[in-house]
Amino acid sequence: MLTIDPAQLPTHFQSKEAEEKWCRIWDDWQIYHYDATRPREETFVVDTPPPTVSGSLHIGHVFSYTQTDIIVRYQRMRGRNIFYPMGWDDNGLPTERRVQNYFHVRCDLRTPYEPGLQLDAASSKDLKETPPRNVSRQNFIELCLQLTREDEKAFTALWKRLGLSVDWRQEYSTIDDHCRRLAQYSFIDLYKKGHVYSVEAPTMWDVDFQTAVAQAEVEDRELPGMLHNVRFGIEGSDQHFTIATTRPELLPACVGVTAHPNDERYKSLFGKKAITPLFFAPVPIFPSELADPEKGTGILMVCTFGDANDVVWWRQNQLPLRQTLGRNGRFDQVTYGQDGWESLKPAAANAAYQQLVGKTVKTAQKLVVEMLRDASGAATGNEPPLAAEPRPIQHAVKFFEKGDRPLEFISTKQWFVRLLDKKNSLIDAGERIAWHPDFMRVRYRNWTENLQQDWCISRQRFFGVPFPLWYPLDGDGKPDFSQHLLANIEDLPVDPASAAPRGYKENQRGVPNGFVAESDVFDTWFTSSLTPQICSQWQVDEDMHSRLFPTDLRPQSHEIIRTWAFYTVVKSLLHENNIPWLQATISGWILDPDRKKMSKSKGNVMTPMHLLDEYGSDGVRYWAASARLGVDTAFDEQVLKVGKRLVTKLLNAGKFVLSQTGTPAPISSELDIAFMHKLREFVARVTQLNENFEYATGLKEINGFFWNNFTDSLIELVKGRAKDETLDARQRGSAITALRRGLSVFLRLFAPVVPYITEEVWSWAFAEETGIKSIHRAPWPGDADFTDIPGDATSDVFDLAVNCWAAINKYKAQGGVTSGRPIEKLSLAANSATAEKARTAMADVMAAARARSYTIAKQDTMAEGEFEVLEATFADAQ
RNA sequence: GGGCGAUUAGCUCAGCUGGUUAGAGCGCCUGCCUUACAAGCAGGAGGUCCACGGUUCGAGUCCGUGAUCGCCCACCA
Repeated sequence: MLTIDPAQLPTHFQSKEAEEKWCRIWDDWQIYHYDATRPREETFVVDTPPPTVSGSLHIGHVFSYTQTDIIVRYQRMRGRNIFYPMGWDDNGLPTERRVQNYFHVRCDLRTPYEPGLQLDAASSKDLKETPPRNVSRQNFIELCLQLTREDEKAFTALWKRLGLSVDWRQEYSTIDDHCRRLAQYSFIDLYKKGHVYSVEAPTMWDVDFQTAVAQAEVEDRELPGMLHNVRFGIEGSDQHFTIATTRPELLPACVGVTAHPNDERYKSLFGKKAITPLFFAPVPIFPSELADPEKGTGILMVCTFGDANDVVWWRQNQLPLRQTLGRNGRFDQVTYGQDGWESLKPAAANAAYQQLVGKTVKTAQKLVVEMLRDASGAATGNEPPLAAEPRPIQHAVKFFEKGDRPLEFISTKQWFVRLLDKKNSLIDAGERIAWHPDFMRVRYRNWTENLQQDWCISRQRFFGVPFPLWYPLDGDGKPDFSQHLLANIEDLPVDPASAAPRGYKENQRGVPNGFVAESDVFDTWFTSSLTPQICSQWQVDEDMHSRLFPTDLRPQSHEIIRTWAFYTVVKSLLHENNIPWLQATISGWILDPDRKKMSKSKGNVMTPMHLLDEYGSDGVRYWAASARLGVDTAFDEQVLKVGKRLVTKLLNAGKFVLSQTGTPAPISSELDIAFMHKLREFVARVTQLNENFEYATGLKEINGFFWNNFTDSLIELVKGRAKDETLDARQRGSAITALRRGLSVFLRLFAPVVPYITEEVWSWAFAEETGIKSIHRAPWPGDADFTDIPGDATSDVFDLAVNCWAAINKYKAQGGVTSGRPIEKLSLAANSATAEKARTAMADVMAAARARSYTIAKQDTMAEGEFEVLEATFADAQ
């Protein structure tokens, strides 16, 4: 047996040094490596979320990734072969912007690729005084990799220090060749299966980023607006009616007017034509169930396009497209009087419209309102079309979640994945996944049930994964968008901007009867929804894929159930007719102490570094482990303190137990036996909690049991016996074994949460004794730790001993006597059954209480298990 | 307007299928340098479980209604 000399050990755990040391050793020992030779049943696969590589990690990342790591470490100790990869999401707008600024470049599809291009960070002088350098998309991607690699190093260092037990050989980034290849393969596969289509259609459009956005990227913002009542004329009459609108600037794009079919006020108008003010366009008045008589004036104008309802009306009534708003959010040149732009007074209409050309929505609105104040714009009669002063209202407006101006519906050519016909199978797939906590499945289901649009996967950005696609040009050099020249799978990843489709030469690019590249890139979710396929080497190594897919666990946060989780289910269903993971664990958010979500815009985010320095990784992990899955938790530094104290306690308990020099013997004392049975039962309960992902409850219980029953009770009660050289070797040896066995069990119970201190203490003796050099490869405690424990599993002698000792402590405390003061004579009382049961442990209790002699009066009126001190004669303190 | 979650001690949170007197940690109060640990030990105070109804022998727990907070969705004239 190995014993340690406590004098050789520091009084406090030097967490920073220990973290550095163990990180290095764990790497050397390769204890987190996945073993590809072991069978699927023994494997536990994690579909790790790839964090966005821009800026720095914050405390919320630490929180959720630690929770996953605790689950993983538990599974590893249960003997599972862990596949735990790490990815980096460096695909998308944040990276694009950073690369542009950092290197002072712009991605330009016409610029030829420069092999081996290396650029340095731009100086601030360059940024101000010189125009950005144009680089090809290939080069842009290389620069992106170059820049993000630096960040990834910093992220990796933090993850390692935090103790994430990731297999760092399984690393990927969403812009690397492998991911781009798979994303493009995914598109081709979906294309061949008929799940994607392209169409020219009104799409939600961000006028600043100048790209289409998907439903999932849209958020509502409550904004003040103005409600305008505007008089419209009626064709062939001098009557008018008044519509209400918040978007008068879209008046030139008005193509119809509608009201509810049962609305008596307007029934007579249906079938007639309305005349718009200012532009004098005759437009049909039709009934629609979608019109709400309670809102505004009950009758409204239909424009191309003010909102999603306009799109519906436009389609249903086959109205003309009057696209006044350009892709840049400014009014385009149009001419009234031409086909599709009918006007009773084209000259007046054009004069009015001319004022709007090139203006933004905001400016145009002011101008239109001014024009509406003038009676000359009236469609009929001679009152100003503006029927009343605009009224301020609050209303929700759709925004791109990263955008600054409201979304517009603009008709553009986009690619979609057809989803609306697959709602039922998508809902069904969600039901086959075990969600933790379970109510998160409802969020998935609600989103899927309420899906309104197919998935728009094309983005009009330069940087991202390009569509592996070209279009042929006709004899006039015009692209035929109905013909799709797909890349060959062997050629992936491909950049159609720099490579030619098979059967064509590069010099046919852009010339008649040649080809033109699709310039769009994929929505970033199109790539990240493939993480299970990316990690499992789908389409690269089918044997590996079959061993790793579906994954066992998908950890993520709840706000991206509708995006990442949903789209991942979509991909797995459409590609492999399977669910992507068996279980999903949804972590909550970290809220600031005022219970507000931490976010960059609020400026209340916390970075983890100083916390790691102050409380150690173990302390920070303890805090993260204290929160249950799915529960938003207010940040509380107190819990970090508790974690740090646990680390110290483990250090000291380890020191004490492992420095006892007595020779271990089989556990034979009744107190020790009873403790071991209690511990065995406890381990079974905690194991069950961990199986259900209830690690937080488990930790709380482990902590309580360790503190109350082990350090404050067992150690104190057997301490005297363990040190007493005059005792029978069996009794003393039993104490030594109980202490060491208990310590070993607790170290392993704590190991998933506090990997550093447990490894440290484990290394002092148990590593060599067991031949298991890292605790993180040691078996999770279980019946095997107790097979040699004899005796009665139902004995409560341990609890009785604790009660008795507590009664003595209480007596001392109430008498104002220090608990360490020796007692010469102690007179106790208990009922006879209790006294008899506790008999075998009384020597230990008296040693702990420092009582030299005792008597116990049988009082059968007392409750079972209780002790009372009748009298104590204190010895003179020495 | 619909859905999901939350509301328990000063603070952060547990309380599973209803069952003695509602728990933990932190904080607070009182003792104590006691031979692993003062980053500790012993003892203690502190709660109309959001409100009102209901079911039940019994409700923090189940059912209604309402309030407050958070998130998701819908509405956007």
